[in-house]
Amino acid sequence: MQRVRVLEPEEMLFREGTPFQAPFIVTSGCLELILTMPDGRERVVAFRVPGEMVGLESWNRDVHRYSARAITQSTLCRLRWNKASSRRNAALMSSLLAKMSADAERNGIPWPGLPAIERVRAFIEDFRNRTDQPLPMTRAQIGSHLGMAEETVVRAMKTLRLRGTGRAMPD
Amino acid sequence: MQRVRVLEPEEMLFREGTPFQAPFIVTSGCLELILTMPDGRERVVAFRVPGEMVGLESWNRDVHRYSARAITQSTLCRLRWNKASSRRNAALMSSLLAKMSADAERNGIPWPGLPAIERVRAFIEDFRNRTDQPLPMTRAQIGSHLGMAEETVVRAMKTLRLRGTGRAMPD
DNA sequence: CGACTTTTTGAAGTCCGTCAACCAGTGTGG
DNA sequence: CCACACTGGTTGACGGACTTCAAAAAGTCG
Repeated sequence: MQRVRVLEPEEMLFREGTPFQAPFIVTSGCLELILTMPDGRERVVAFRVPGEMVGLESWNRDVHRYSARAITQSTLCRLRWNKASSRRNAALMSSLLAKMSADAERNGIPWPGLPAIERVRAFIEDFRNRTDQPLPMTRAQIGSHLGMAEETVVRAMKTLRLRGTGRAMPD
Repeated sequence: MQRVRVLEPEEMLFREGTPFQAPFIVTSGCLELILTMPDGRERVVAFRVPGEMVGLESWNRDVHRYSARAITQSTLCRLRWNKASSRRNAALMSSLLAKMSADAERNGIPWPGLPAIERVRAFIEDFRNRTDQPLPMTRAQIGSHLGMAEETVVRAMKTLRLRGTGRAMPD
């Protein structure tokens, strides 16, 4: 198993349900984490940009909870950590805990029940804080992630653009 | 600082922004975690029942991210863990990681975008799986947690009750 | 019994999802 | 080069789900 992976757009890193081995860290590009719902439809759980982990969500499971797919061409580095080795490395565990709770914190921001436009605004702001690449995902993917229709994302971004106080909007 | 705390209904365990010291474990009753939004309104982030942790969300922070308040009379046990001691205890960290990801997994279920009735059903089912006490929180609190109006919760529960295939509904 | 909170119901308006169409950009084959 | 297909973005129209507002009913506690 090579340490470094290069993925072309659309290419899968791993699929939901396959055995979990080790997490990856993104060094370039952007990936999406995808969950298949009971009814067969897919939801985008999260996006990952350089400096962030992929696969950590399944750390204490046998199999991956999500699928991971590249949106743009991406490079990743497979970490050597596994459950056995890390059980003796408290510093590592501490770092994992920090990463995971940061992730949980982020997902807590765009609350359901807030107006769509607020959720879109929060999403864009968050993404900008994490990376300076222009939004690489489609409106449909944003919609899937935020739990709203693609058209609603488009309309929200339009009014945000019109409201814009001079700062340029993404893409 | 006593190890065991008994809280009356409405009583606060700690407030958002106060220094984090150690997590608690609930041994009886039920608590709510509350986040104050930028606009001043409050949202119920989560409920905690016996066997679950309170405060763990702020593990790697200086101050509490949420407030915690008792809904019914509750007893809690303060854990002796702190960041310094645990950095040398990988087994503990591993367990914390597991707790935290289980929590993240639960919060991932009632996706925004699903119809209100489905979210209410999922919430009730989840709560039943965690404890056998009848729903101790008000409809308004459920609504705040799920991001919908109190009235919507009431109506959803009514239709669920009518649909009921014989099994009794909560409360 | 009142004062209070919580639950429930009704009515009206709004936000958003769905459907449908069109546009712009890109790639492909003749 | 152009017709064509295809993907992603955008816009409009419409209906339904949900929020909001208002008020009554039901439970709680002094």
